[in-house]
Amino acid sequence: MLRLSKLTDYAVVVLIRLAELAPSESCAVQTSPGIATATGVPEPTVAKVLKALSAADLVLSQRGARGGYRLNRTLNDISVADVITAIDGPIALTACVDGATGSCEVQGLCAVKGRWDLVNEAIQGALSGISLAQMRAASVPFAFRVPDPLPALSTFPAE
Amino acid sequence: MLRLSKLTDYAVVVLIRLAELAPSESCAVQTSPGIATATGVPEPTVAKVLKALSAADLVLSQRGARGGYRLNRTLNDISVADVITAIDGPIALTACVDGATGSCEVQGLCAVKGRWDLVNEAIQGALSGISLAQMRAASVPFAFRVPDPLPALSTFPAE
DNA sequence: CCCTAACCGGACCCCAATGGTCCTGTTTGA
DNA sequence: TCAAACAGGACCATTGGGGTCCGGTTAGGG
Repeated sequence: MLRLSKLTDYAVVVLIRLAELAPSESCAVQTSPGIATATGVPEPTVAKVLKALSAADLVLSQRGARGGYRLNRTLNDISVADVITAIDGPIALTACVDGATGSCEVQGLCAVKGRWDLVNEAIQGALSGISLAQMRAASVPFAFRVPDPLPALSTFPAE
Repeated sequence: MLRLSKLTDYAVVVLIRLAELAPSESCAVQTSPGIATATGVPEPTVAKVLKALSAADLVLSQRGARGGYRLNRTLNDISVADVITAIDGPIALTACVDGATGSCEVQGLCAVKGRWDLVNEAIQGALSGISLAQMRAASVPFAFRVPDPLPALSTFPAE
């Protein structure tokens, strides 16, 4: 089904959430328990997602008491490809690419040798062209949109 | 990893193989055992793939003795999206789309409501734009192309 | 007329990867 | 000094895909 991991879905939710109320001041870090209660995603899962996002430098972490997470870039500068790469690893459709030491030994017969590269690039391109800001905008009509102005989001790394 | 099923990979191999030596006359059907030995893919798997492709009308089947499969369209008219849809079902990245009766119950909080649609469409577009003919062309230089005319395999009763 | 080759459409099992949880550090503000 | 929160693991359960097999049906050939 060409499905992508549910964790990635959560990551998008978390990132958007992170942008939703980080507007005021950049120091307004959010804790993973807080995000968990806000989004309904179980806390350990949120923590796991945030760790991965932090490792990919999509979010910044503040350790210790009063710690938390905050976005490292605006939603405009985060593409879907970035998120997928952060959570699921590099975008590669086939096992033929990496672990080629599998069944493709019979490369004289296996005719797909590297053919999926074309497809991989196409998908990479398609995914890189969509930002989280676009995803947020493309959501439910706007009848559901939180009434807050949310322009202040970009006023982020004010520091 | 956004990976697509290995079956789809096999399907591409099988389809290209089907095109390799069906050129002469359209009646030159190939049997799944024959394709299996030619491609190195286990026979039951080839059969399974061909069944799915047949159900999707990508190939035509001829039952009975001297039966087999042959392409229903040229490789130019078969997109990667067609193959993926035939094997893995409709292209939809998230479980949120179909089985929405899952964890997304809290749609007031779950902020991704239908946002992946944008991504799905982008991927659909990217995949629809690549034909199997392109994939075949994009293969290894041609220095690796099997030198044999590969007709020998088709030596099944030339009838 | 029967037999065999091949497709058809299931059911079936095994395994790996994912989703999800938890526990033990380590950091840091109050 | 303590508590809150991140870091980085290890750890299980489950799902779905990969792969196999079997009975049934069709149709050409002896």
